[in-house]
Amino acid sequence: MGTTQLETVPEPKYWQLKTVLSEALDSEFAVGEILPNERELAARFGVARATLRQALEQLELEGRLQRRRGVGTTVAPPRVGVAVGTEEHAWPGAPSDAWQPVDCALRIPPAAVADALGTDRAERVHTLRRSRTSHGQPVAAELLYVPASSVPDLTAIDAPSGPARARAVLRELQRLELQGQERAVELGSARADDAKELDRLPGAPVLVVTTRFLSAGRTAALSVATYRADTCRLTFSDSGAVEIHHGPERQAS
Amino acid sequence: MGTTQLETVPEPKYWQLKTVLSEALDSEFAVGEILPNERELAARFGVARATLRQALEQLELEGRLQRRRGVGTTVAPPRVGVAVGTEEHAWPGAPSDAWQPVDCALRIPPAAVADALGTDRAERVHTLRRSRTSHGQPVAAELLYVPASSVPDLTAIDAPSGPARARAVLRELQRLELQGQERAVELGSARADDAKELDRLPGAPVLVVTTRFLSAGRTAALSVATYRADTCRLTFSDSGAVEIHHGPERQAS
DNA sequence: TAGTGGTCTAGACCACTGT
DNA sequence: CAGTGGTCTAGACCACTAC
Repeated sequence: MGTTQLETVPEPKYWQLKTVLSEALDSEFAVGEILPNERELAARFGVARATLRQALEQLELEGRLQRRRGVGTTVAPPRVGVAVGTEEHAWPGAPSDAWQPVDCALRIPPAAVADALGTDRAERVHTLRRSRTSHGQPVAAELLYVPASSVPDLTAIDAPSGPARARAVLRELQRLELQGQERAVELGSARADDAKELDRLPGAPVLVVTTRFLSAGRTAALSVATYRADTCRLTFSDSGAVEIHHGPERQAS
Repeated sequence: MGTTQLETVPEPKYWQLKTVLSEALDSEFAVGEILPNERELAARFGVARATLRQALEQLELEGRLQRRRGVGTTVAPPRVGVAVGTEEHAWPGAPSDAWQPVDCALRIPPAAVADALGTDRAERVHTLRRSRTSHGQPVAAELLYVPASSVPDLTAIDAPSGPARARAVLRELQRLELQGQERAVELGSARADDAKELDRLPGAPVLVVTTRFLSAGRTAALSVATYRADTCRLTFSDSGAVEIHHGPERQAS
């Protein structure tokens, strides 16, 4: 108690700005509505544009705003609940899985992936690209790594690459018996290729869902799925009906 | 194919910087080691400090760096795997749960919480604060909302607030039979109180885990747990042994 | 008190979108 | 093409930590 310093240390301007804007979004704007441009907003609040942008960045991170270069800043709809339970991240290729094959090739995976698969770091593995959409919007991009040993009967008759090859690999994978899964979620930033598929800029915040599929005591496949962190809420329940949102929402007219 | 524009559009400087720094972290630095300060790094790479900071921010977001005001920038250890399966987010108060009660009071919850609980928005509910640590470091702060109807036999004998009260509420909660849980994960930014508990600045990126506990067809309790996104990887498997990391790691001497 | 990261400014130019 | 958000600069000062 010897310290006499003020308890009301001044909050950063961008933090106050964020609060003010957040309240304005709740009360004065409808979902989809376009905000004034950054230069005007900055002038209106009497701050530098960089400071305003710091506030907007936070609001975008929280899923309240959506910004697009050349277009403007719009009020984002509430986050979409995306189910990532055992149903939707099922044994890849199962009829119930939510993914659409895009491409497939034999590639040398990142060292960390090779280690998780238990393969040699110089060994090529089947690398599938798949995508997932929700309400017509892309929500996730996946890289699925399948070591050759998991699909021993894959014939050369099938196409060497492309979606057809992807389907062939998935079909073969189905012949293995799935023992269990290990899943992890962490924050990441979108690599250039994922960003493109998710319609975001490189470096955009994403939720990375890593799933290890176990069969016969081995890692039969490894999935690294990249979800848009701004628009997605990952749900782990059966119904996916956790209805949490952050304030009043209205539809743009 | 009509477009003749260069495929090698210049990447942003901060993106290249991030790549360079990332590789340097893998090969030339040990975990815990202190990097040169921002002004020197900026000068060394020939960029403005703001640009360098943009690269550092990304690396911190990815859990590669840790920055602390007044101290410096250090190389972060690999992310800690934190289990958030049904064991660790068990029926609150069960012997197996990973949380430490901190405080408890009767408060009017946020409107969204009241809606999820099915209580009136003006009705006060038991609001417990709990914290979770891993390897001696705080990893998560939780707010647990328990409507009075879930703990009808709570006696006035117990302390009206504080950790003792929290334990009393949890004890009563145990008398209900847990039917199931619904869990969701999304990205958020730390509120001031959470930030303090997590030893971060307000606005720091966090993974928000919302759990709805169901009993007798109702929401018996709602947990909003805030995990440090920079240091945590949330695991959903039994063993929690998904060993993914991003490069060679050495210990600082 | 010296040194660190955090905030803020007032500009400039670039890349992209729509018309 | 005009208008938007994205990047970048070269400063300044502030809040915090450790000595």
